[in-house]
Amino acid sequence: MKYQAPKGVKEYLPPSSALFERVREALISPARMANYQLMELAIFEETEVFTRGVGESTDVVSKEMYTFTDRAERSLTLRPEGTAGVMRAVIESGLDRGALPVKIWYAGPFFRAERPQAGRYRQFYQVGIEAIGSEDPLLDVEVISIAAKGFAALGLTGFELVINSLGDSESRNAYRQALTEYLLTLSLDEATRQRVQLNPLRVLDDKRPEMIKALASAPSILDFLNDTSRAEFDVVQQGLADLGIKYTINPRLVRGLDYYTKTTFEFVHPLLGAQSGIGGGGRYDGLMESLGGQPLSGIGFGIGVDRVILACEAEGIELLQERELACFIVPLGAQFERQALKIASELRDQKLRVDLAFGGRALKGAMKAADKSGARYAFVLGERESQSQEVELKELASGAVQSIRLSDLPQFLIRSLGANS
RNA sequence: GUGGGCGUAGCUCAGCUGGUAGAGCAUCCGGUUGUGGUCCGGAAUGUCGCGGGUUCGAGCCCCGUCGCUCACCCCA
Repeated sequence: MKYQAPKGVKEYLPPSSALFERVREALISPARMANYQLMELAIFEETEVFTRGVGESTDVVSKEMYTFTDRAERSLTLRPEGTAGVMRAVIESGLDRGALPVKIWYAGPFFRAERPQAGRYRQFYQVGIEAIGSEDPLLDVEVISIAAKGFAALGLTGFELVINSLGDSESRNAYRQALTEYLLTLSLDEATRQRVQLNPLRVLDDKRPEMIKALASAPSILDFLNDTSRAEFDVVQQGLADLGIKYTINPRLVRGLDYYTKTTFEFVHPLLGAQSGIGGGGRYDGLMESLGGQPLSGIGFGIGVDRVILACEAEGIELLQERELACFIVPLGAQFERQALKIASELRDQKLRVDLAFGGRALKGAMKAADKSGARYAFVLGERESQSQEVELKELASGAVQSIRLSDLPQFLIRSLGANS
């Protein structure tokens, strides 16, 4: 085999591509219902959109970006996440000068140059939403609920929601100081020591057992929230309770991107293995401003389509519904193929899913193909049918045959299949 | 970037202590008149990941390399 997809690129081919479509659609639908509108965005951006937006100190920016130079020596980067690009587009288009909040959804591929493993790919797919220009904590609740609805629509039951608040800048600064002081009392490896300098909150994200142990008695962000931040976090919690959304609070949930403030959240699925986060997000206060826009707050999430698919598989959810082919036409020899294709074309115009045997196959082989196609009905088209304009329509599952005029065929198929083609 | 496991037909895999490559499934053709699923017969498909070494002889052993995969790190 000479060529293969680049390392870490997950592709979806038939038949599982149908599953991909379904999952993505299920995740998008709740956002549409809540009046979020599509942005079909650039897949690469000026590198600065990410270095300034996502933050230089993050792993994503410091070592995971696909960055290249174009012919005019501009530095461009394949988008590693969605929020920064949405902000750039909102600012560029002036959408933030209209009605607020601006509610956006997007979906598509993202790229990070990481070592691939189960559930982690170099090209991966996300569905995301952003609500920009309102500080209302109930908007946080809406955003979280939309993610939860998507999972539920797929029949997922095993996912868990974890939330936290990083507080406003005042709360966060106070906490950062206390945390830094605490961390400096520990004996840390070099990498962690650097992280303390860059962004001490991210040390909390460390999943190594010895670090988790060492962090057990670290100060909690929740003790540093000022009155405003605390009140807002309470509203979020009450709002989730109102909607019947279960959650747990994890004061260590900080997430890896620098722009998060106040509410952060993550959906995890315990059946998934090492990469168990199926979606996550949070509020960001300074992001728009840092990209040259107005100081507007926003909140959003990104859901990993690939991981949701894995979660569905782990829960044994059967998403591959049979796409029933209405009819399969078997032309008797090459000379009837043209007619068969014409009939198929007309049936397809009636929104009927139809296929036929190509290549002048022998009757037996063509009937086998009909069988394999999973079509509900099949019929042979040869000299007799062509003359009489009447075919022997066979229901493949039962073997039952009935004569039907070609002119009556569309109506018959529509009636017997309903609208499920 | 670091570590573990694995690379044999399109797919899933077998291949005994090294003797010169197989099964099942899938594909295609056929089992005499224009109807599939079961059954029967037949056909096609491999540089055994690649390169080197040891040996009379390597799919099996050794070294290197590439790829896949899982995990660390981090995240969707």
